Amino acid sequence: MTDKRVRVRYAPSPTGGLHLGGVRTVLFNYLFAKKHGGDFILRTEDTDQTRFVPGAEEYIFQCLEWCGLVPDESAKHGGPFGPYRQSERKPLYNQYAEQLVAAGQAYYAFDTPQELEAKRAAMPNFQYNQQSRQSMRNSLTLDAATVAQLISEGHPHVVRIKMPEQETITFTDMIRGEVSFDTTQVDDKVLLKADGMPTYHLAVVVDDHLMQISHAFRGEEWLPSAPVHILLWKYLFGLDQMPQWAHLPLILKPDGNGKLSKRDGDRLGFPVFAMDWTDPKTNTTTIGFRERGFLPQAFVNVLAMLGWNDGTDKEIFTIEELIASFSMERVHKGGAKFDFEKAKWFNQEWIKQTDATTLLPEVKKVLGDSAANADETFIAQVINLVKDRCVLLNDFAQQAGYFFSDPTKVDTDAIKPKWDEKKTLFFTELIRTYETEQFWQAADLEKAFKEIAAVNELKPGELMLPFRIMLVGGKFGPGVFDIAALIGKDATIARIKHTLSLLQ
RNA sequence: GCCCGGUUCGUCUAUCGGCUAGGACAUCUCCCUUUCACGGAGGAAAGACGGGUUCGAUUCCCGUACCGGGUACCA
Repeated sequence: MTDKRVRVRYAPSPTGGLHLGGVRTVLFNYLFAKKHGGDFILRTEDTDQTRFVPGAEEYIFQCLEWCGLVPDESAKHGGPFGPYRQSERKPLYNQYAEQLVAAGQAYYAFDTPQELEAKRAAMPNFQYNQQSRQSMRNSLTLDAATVAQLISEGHPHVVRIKMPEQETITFTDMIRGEVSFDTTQVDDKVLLKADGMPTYHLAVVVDDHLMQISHAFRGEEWLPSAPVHILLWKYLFGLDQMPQWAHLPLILKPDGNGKLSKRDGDRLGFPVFAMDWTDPKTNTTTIGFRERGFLPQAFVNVLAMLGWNDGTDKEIFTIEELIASFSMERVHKGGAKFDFEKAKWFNQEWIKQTDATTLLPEVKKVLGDSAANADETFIAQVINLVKDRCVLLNDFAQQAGYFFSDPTKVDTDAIKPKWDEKKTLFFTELIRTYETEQFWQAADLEKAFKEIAAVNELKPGELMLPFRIMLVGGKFGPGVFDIAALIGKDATIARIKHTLSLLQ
């Protein structure tokens, strides 16, 4: 077991947007695999054909690529253990189900979904278990001849696991330690559906075995069905072959309680999916972290710190650092409420510590047409000047936009109340002086500005805000003279003139 | 209902029996900044409850409460 090659898998069902909890599961898988020089596999769990959503699988691949968590093996990347889509593995599962039936560890059940539904309606707590199976239509209650006939006539049927009586199933979870279940409490889960597809329960065990998975990580919501999987391992491949389990804590909604859902994000105004997801049925788009302006490094960083830490105060981690210090032993047991404010802080830190040339392509996207043809060294200078005041990449639109085109709105209301003729004269004189400036350096511009103010007996402080408004349009941005220096003589003078005319 | 899991500041968390319970986000105050930020200094803020075990429990055990997850021919 210990000398087995580390192979882990993430097994999503492609039914919609990729939830941040899913990405965190991917992350922990990925970190664990890379830490131990193993393989990270993505297996598509598309056994429910009624929930097939076109494009959802490709979308998952794109999300992982954006996050930098690319699988070593998958339906897209190939690998020696394919196919990696369970729908394409359909013929594999039947033999295992038959094996279980032959061994008396599973049985055929002929009850239709409608019958079961009716049963549940009549008896809300109905469970198909070792008690109730005695009164249902299955190969345990029907005689062999009838069963053989029903099957040969093609009557739809499922295969259910036969939970043993009074057995305690115990296993060691890497996060929770020893966990036990009493088999009398767990029901006879369907293993093979009437359409011949396996349910998750059968598929996860068979595929984990066939793909030689060494460690199986999944969300805590799977803990209650673990005994079914343990039993299947015992029956089919032997407990000594079973991967080590780790059930990850859930990510909870920030207010109240419960699992974080897409709806919570909509309601509270933050993304839940990694990237924009457009539902092909309704054609509605749900915003993703990427489109909201997150750097993938920051997104991954946020997720890593939800339920894990390295034991120190360190919070900002690169993926390499995460790989180096990650360990399952330090993953929490309890769920964590998602805090979007803290998530934004991570992004801000990442923007601050990322250099301008790396940021450049993303910033260009945010700026759009206005910066499309701008010189890249110039854009980089702008980025360096303003990046400390950006929390999300989209903030560059406001913080950097005015370097590339004149402000669309000039907030003259902010300066009008204290405006007077003396100030008009000051700026007229400033224009004249600036027109003669040779070198156009921030320090020189400031010096000239203050000299003229002194001559006119005005306090520079009263003039800086108006000057800022003229250049950027509002009360924000880096030092005014830095801005003037960067946008150049022509734009500076033009913007002063323009605002002066607005104030007439 | 039953089964399983969880429980440290508002939030994420540190603590592997010795705690004046530490850090971060958010919040408040001040400084820096003649803008908005960034940055700096400081403040307020926590061990669900009850029993044990122990010289000593946030830490170990049991119970209670609360929260969550599961209870589908969905994953």
